[in-house]
Amino acid sequence: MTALLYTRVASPLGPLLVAGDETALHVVRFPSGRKAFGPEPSWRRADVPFREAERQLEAYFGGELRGFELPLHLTGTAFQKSVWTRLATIPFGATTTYGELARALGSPKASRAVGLANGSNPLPIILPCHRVVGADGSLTGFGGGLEAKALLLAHEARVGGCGAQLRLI
Amino acid sequence: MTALLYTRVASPLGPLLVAGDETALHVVRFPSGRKAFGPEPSWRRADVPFREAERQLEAYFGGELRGFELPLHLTGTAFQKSVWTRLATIPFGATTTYGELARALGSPKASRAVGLANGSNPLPIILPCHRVVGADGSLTGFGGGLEAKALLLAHEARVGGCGAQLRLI
DNA sequence: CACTCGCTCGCCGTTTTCGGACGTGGTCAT
DNA sequence: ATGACCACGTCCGAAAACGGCGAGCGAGTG
Repeated sequence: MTALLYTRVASPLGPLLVAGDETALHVVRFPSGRKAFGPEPSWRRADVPFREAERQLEAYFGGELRGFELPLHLTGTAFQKSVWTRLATIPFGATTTYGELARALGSPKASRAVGLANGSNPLPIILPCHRVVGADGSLTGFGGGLEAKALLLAHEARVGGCGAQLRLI
Repeated sequence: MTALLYTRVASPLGPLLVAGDETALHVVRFPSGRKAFGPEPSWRRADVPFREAERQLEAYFGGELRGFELPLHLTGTAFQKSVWTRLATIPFGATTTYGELARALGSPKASRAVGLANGSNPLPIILPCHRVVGADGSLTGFGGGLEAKALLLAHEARVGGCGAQLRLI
């Protein structure tokens, strides 16, 4: 495994860590949250490969972009990948629940496992794990901290989805 | 081989048996442990030749001495001698592992043999075989009993090494 | 009565931990 | 020579613990 490249991107949530190689994005990390924020020791700084990712992230936070289009690289188990790719289908401004996601994946009772997979989402924001909430509408958890999740949801609610604003409860 | 001389030296671990000839130390034995403690039948009691050894042992247990300087006589195979002499390079208060020792000797997979050689160390305490522990930090064994090994390590930890306190795990 | 709140419990993939089975190199006893 | 010891270390598989859940139940309230 060749060493990854990384850069930092300013955001309302603080400076994000964005990493990947020349062909695809691998990782996005938050300054807040329980997981380590810093880059892995083997990573090297390089800003150029991430120009497009940075542009889209800034557009997203600016309220002009509602869906990312970037080459992504996912490493994980089959189940994790199925959850992560499914995340991309949740529309901007909408939310769904862990149980709903589990049902959509064909394992109706795997809601808890979905939460676990969600927690190890390597590409938050871009793969919108923040749009998944508890069946009762509670936020329940987020790798970058609950307030970050609330901010993202508030931002999307403010900017407004393209109509289908299905808000549970 | 002319008959050896021996004496006894008081210590926190009980009276040690110290043996050798007029020129060098050959053996140190514990009151505890599985091996016979007493002197060999052919040995003769003699305190005078061991004055210096006794002084250094008492200084060691008093916390004033961190490295022995005594003429030693080693009898064993080439591999055993290489292990035993290598023991002397482990700093006071530090520990290493059997595998590490094996690697240092150029036989990376001989960790088990190192343990065997360690077990037949004729000069415990002076050649600090007690500073060798398992890769996972477990004490694993000691000729004079595990509690003796623990006491020695605790003593050195308390007195404190000269900084480089490399504690594994 | 509803209705809510709090608790318990089953669920499922992942992660961690634990224990046992080797491979291994030198020594000793046959 | 040959083979059985070991003061080890590594790997692999099973088992248990751990969550970013959700449904069901019972006890309190207006």
